[in-house]
Amino acid sequence: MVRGVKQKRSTQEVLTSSSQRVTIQRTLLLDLLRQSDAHLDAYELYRRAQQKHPGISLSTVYRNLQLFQKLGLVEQHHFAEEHHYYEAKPATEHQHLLCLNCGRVVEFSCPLSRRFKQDLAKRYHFDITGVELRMTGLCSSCRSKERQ
Amino acid sequence: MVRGVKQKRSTQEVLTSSSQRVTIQRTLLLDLLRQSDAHLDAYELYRRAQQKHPGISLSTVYRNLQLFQKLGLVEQHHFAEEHHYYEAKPATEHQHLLCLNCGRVVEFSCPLSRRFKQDLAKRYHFDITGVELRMTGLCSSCRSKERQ
DNA sequence: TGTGGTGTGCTAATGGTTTGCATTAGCCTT
DNA sequence: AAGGCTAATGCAAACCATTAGCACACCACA
Repeated sequence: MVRGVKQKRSTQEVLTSSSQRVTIQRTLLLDLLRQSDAHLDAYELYRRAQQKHPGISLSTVYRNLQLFQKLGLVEQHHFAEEHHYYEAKPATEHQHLLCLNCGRVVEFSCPLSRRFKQDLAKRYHFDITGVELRMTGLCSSCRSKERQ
Repeated sequence: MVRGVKQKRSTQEVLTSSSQRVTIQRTLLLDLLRQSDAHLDAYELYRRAQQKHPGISLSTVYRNLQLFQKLGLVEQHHFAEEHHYYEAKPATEHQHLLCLNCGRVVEFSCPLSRRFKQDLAKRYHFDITGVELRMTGLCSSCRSKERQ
């Protein structure tokens, strides 16, 4: 399976079908987001994009992150205060467990969220499109450090 | 039940017991947060505080919101981008349902969160202290507006 | 009622994000 | 392939919520 090609095609498809122009910057940024298995903030994405396309501007990164969000291609998370982290929208819905000390993020699936959604949607007459479950605490290594 | 008096005493108790000085600003801010049934951002709290104590400064609001968080008296929420909302910590844990169009916030209880917590804590060796479940979508009135 | 040290108000700084504007480059038509 | 219409980009400046510095005020405790 040729991963890169498959992704690039899909990127173009999505952009084209949304009547968005396919620029090298957009393709690059979306590819970087998809290839990364970590959650990136705007600046880190900018740094990585610079390595392949030195002229790219931070504004372009921000503008396109916004666009990708609108198109439903990436999700924004609030792990740290005053900082947003972005992640290419994954096939399977998952949630985050965040260590408040070291910042480690664990992803876990939450199979009950669908039932929640249905119950809540009915009770409050909402059309629910997004679920964000964030749990915070201390990971085992930070906990043992604190004990010392 | 004399609500005001009961709250004021509790405010003083908490501040004193944490060896925090009881200033009129702190008392006022915490009372405003507790009396409000909505979620306030720093500026809205500042506006309300000014009506009772015109000299109060926005820095004081921010400083004390931080303090209240540390003491576990208020919780911070991320409803809108680039803006924090604060709420006096309620007795019963609850979660939020947010309309992306009009910003309406519905609170709901999530009785399953405890079981989640235990499962996850075990699986990932985390000590989980906070749970934030946020669902987003469109409320019924915004949905019917969109249809028109 | 004084005294020490924390809290406050004012102002300026910070820093992530957005905006304005001139230039560049996709996309569509010819 | 060439041209024209716009949207997208890069740069620099602006924004704006939040934080920090500092002099003065006032809370707690003797």
